[in-house]
Amino acid sequence: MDGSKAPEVFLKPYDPAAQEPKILEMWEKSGYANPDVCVEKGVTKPDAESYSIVLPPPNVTGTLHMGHAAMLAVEDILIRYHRMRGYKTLWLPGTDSAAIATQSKVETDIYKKEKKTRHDLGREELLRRIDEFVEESKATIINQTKKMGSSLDWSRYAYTMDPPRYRAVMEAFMRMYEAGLIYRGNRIVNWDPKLQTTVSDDEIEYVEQKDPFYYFQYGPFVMGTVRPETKFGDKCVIINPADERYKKYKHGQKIDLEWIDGPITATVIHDPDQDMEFGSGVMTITAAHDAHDFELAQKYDLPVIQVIDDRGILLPIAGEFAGMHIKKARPAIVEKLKAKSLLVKVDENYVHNVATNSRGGGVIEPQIKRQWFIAVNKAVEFPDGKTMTLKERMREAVESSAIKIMPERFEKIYYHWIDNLRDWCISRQIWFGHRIPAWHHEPKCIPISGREADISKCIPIIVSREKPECQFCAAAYEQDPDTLDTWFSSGLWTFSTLGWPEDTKDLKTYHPTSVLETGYDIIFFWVARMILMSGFLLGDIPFRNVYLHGLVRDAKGRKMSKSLGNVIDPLDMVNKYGADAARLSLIIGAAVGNDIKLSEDRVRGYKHFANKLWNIARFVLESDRDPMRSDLIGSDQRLVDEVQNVVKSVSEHIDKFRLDLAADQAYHFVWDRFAAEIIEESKPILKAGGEPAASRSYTLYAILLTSLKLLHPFMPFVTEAIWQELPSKESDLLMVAKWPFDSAQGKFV
RNA sequence: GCACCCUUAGCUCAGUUGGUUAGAGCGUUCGAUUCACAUUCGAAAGGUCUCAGGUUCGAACCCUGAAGGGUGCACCA
Repeated sequence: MDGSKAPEVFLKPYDPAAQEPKILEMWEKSGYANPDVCVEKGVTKPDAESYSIVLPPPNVTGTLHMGHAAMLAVEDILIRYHRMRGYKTLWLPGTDSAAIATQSKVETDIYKKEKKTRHDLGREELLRRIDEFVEESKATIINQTKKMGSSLDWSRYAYTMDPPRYRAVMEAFMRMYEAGLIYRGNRIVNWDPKLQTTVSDDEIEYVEQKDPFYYFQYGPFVMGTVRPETKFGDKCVIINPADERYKKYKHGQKIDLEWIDGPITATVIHDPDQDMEFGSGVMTITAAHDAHDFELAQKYDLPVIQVIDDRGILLPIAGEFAGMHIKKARPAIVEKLKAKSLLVKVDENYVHNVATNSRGGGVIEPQIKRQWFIAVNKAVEFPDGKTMTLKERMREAVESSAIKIMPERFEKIYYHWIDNLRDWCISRQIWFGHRIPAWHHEPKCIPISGREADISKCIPIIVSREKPECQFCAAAYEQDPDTLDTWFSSGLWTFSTLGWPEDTKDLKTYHPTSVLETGYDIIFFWVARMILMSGFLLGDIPFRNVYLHGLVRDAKGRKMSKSLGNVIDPLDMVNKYGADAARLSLIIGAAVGNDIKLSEDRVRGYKHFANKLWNIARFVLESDRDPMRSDLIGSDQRLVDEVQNVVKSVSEHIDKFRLDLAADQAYHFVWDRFAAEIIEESKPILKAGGEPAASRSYTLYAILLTSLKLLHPFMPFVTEAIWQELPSKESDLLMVAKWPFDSAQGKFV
């Protein structure tokens, strides 16, 4: 008997605030989050299988919210479990530049303090200020991330705008351009007049809005519209050839009629897809400011006339209304048409969806613009030799089960999205971001003196990694002012963080990654784009499993928002109840893909559990025992077997990504079985002494050890804190202790 | 409009091949406590598993339909 008594620290309740910083420091010093260190120190075998997760990078200028905390908890559990299982385990951290969000934040701050706009500062100065801001604020999110107990390998930290990632983005653009996947086109795009930039289809959020629906006399027809201010250039009228009401009007027929600014000649177009049920069944075409109309204009080769400028101001075509903002112009135009007796009726309660920029921008105005696009329907050759379109590639990756999406129902949503996907507009008119490697020739050619100049040969635009020089004249090239959609660089994230385009050891070892864990709200933005990018650039999938977690809501199921005042700050919870409690509250009861309803009571409940474990340890360590003992009496052997079976079951739940069930089971075993029953029935046995007491005290110690390992992935701090107080242990840190069950082999270790 | 999901105790949710008496946490009520537990233990109350049909020896679970709630996508002149 070693007769040891429990260390004094156990005399007080578990105090996360005192323990957590010490534990964090020990973990950090150990370097075990870095798989190379684990191999060096003999914790992981050099030829071990690898397991990797790349952290979905939070906004570099943001702060940690509950969604992040849930994400960190899930990933850290998977990582710690696999590290203990002996995998070569990498969890790679990073932050995202969040182009539009960051730029608007800095612009707003500058305007508040200095009353200056980005145009007053100029591009270079604005970018300098943004970098400054990023430098200042990035420590916040990084420190908060660490406080959750995340065992990330910070030696591999990546930032979307750092030089290696910038280079990867340029390389990706060049390769896609050279393959003909990236092209420049003059097409209708989603224009945000507030942020002055284009926005991709996926960033659009439709908001229900009530607006008057006007019916106007248009020659012999009545046309309906919510947007009279766009109708100046409308000279084509669409009817369905099957529509009995308009049978006498032939396709191509010219009709003279009175319109907003006087007489015009309209052309009748027959289109079999025209909806006869909607409004009057008659529609005029506004090709420049409506995606559907633009398609029709292309189909029937109709003129496309811009009516509204980038700021929402009417152009000269609007006659007396030119120069007015569309908001003010609308009622004025309606008044004029009414005065001309062209207003037939108004439906005041028309409810429709208005496109807005979900990234905090304004109401979208479709505009025709020359932008860069990625062709999703063009067949190209992939690095693995297959020839197909990007759409087909994205579909195949999931259909072939190479990638598994959890919960499964999101696979259908994913396919549905692919089917409706149009070419992806990747250029943005903001300054902060990866600049497009395209170079524009100066507007005028400058002949080179003393040389026969053939300026007609000058190439107006060149796509190149380096700034090109004109072969034919002395004019310079200037870089395209646009930057890339932030999701372009995000799409490369699983491999740009591992050193691509270099053929690095990390890339070979850790790609494809094992799991991508993220919120279901960015499945299209991000998940699909990663599949697209690694498909084309590597000929491989970016990850094997997609684990989609739900949104964290308040106790009543409402979204957490500042305006509702129901935001629970994860750091508050960590300070009050400890990181372990915060983590458990986000895991237990949260099945894959389901929203998580969180209340402070839940967090408090799990703090009690941390304390429970603490006291179990105190009790077990206080009793005398023989650490070398190995032969147990029968009833005790059965207890050990029982724990083993719990370990097995918990392992299987984790393997199936049912972390909620795994955590719940471990929790109940430790509290209801170990503490409430096993320890209680041990008290008289220990008191009685003799052989049964010796066997039992060793048994309790063994169950404690296993319980600590079992709970470590879920509540790493308190388990590690107890581990540190153990009189003898197999490894200096619980973080790298051996997980007691090998589910691949199906046996206990 | 097309598709998907949800509806189980007062609240939040488990219940994954259809099988005794449907479970947990929180909350409520009552009791215990010289004990490893300031954060402990025991017990109780609380259910027409949304509704209506069907399959089955047997349904919370499978099928059909309905209602309510939610989500994605499209349309929106």
